[in-house]
Amino acid sequence: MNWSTHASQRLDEAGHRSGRARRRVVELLGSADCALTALEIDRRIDSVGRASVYRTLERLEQLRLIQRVDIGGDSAGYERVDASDHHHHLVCQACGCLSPFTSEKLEDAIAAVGQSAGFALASHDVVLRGTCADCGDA
Amino acid sequence: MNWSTHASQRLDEAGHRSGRARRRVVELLGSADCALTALEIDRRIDSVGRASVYRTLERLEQLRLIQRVDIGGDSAGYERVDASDHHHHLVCQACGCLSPFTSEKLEDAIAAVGQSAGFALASHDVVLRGTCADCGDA
DNA sequence: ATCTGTGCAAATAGTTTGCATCCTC
DNA sequence: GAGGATGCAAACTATTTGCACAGAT
Repeated sequence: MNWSTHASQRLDEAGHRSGRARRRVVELLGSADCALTALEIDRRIDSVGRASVYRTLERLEQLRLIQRVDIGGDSAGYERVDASDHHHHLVCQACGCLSPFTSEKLEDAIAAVGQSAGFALASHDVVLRGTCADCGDA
Repeated sequence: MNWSTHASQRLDEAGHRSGRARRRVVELLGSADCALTALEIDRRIDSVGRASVYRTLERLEQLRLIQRVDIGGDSAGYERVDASDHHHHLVCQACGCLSPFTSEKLEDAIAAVGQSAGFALASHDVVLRGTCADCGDA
């Protein structure tokens, strides 16, 4: 089952109803390559109020169907969560592109930090900034 | 030499002048334990306009005397940079406290990711969220 | 029929800008 | 004395809230 269907189902289970705004936002996030900001989502969808976009994102985040990604700008990105697809982001400062990566070594290091600090870790964000391969060899 | 003096000196060298707002902001950042938001700084300083706080932070950041820390909320934190003190942050979701940590393993893992992705890394942020030792054993 | 979701518009919060004035150099 | 620094107020951007109404169950 794809993410959109899954998300819609979970929203139903949580007692939410399905209106136009919710359908369009879920559909868009389900087909997105990477994180989208609330405003990008709003721009790409006609006849849906901006407030509804934010409210839908809020519900999706509460159910952990999407997650916020802070890439350091003034607005936050949102992307769908696949339990089996934990990853972080590389941000190219030249072209603004976002690419996901995973690293077991990095996850291990993070777990070790939490343990030695006595923190019960719930989540973590890692954002690497630099120049991507395409922009680097100009 | 302490950070405040150093920062003030570098601002001078960069051709900036020293007014009340700049003095107070630099002084506060120099004595801060960890990151402060622009609004916290503004609140703690009387008779200094908010705009001047932002402008001072902007200049300090450009000279790499302070750095932005995105802890995931709606506003960003700023803290002084000591070249010899690279660290990241643990955020307690219960009490909101911020504690710094360092991990060589983590830095290594990050460097490895950048290399294998063909990214020339310029900077990176790591934020771990969870429950701190104090809040955990309630 | 009921009660949630939606859209609009207004309200907020954080940050930036315009401009007259102050003050450093 | 000149030009940058500052403070105030207004502008802006992202996000949230109030409210009437449409629409899902």
